[in-house]
Amino acid sequence: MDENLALRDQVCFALYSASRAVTGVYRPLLDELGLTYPQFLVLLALWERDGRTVSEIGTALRLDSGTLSPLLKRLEGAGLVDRRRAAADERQVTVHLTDAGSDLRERARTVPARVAEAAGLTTDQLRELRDVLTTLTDNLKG
Amino acid sequence: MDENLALRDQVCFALYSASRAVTGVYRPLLDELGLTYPQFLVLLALWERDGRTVSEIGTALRLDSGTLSPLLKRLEGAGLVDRRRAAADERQVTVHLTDAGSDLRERARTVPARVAEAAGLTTDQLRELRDVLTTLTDNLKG
DNA sequence: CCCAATTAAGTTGTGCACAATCTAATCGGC
DNA sequence: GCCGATTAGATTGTGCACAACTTAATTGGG
Repeated sequence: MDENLALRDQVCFALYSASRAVTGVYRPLLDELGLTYPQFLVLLALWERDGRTVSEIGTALRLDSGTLSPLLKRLEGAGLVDRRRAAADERQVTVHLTDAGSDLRERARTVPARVAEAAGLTTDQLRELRDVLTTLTDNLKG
Repeated sequence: MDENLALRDQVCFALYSASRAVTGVYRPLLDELGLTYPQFLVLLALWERDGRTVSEIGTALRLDSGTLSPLLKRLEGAGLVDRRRAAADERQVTVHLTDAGSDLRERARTVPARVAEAAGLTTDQLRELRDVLTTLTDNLKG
């Protein structure tokens, strides 16, 4: 069959569609925390290591300052982080969790498990999926 | 380990990141055709079956009218489709490829193969990935 | 037959993504 | 120690996504 453009055969569409579906499952759960999905990812990065610069967060999440600057401003407006010019290098801005931002971690702890349950895949399938996706991303952006 | 919030362990992040990486590989290729990635998906749907209504396209792509209406208006502005109120039911709008829109299919034919090559996965791995993602999406969205 | 409920598409408002550009701080070569 | 090049972050502009709402056409129960 010379047809290589069938929509349902495209890996790109499966990926795009699955990504939006997963975000859609997160949305009502994160809504309870007053977060969007990308904001949640930024907090995951900060809960792992606080006080990162904007570009360190960008490297971890593969997002640029055009996306992060306004997002961080909204997190600051929500009282979850604050931003300070680094003393050593005034070009850099370090992002620090506030007490409210740190405390949110407890409330967020159950979120991934609730999403994993809705996914209907086994833990093994999820790990394998994650590894293939990570390989794919590394091949493309590496 | 009681930590279940590490960024690199999250399937959601792997998915989100891979989806953006794939879109990023498509971008320069689609740029040559004057298309964005979602516009390309709409054209894939129309190349498969022309004259669909807005909501049929929305079902195929899992997108709502809030996304599709302005997107279709831009495709119409680019001269690739036209939109007509259905005679049988004036609420519906059917979307039809113009000659330019049909012709673009030839130029787009090689795009998926070029992306697949950049992905660095075997055809089998890609098919398996696609199937897991489709299962995941179906589980989440029903 | 009529009208309340439903349906299709469009509009509005918010928040990403990302390219392109801008400003300010720092670095490196001389 | 100066100045061109680089780097960090912010800004601007375009185009998705999606919730909430609006408008207009259709349907179905009484």
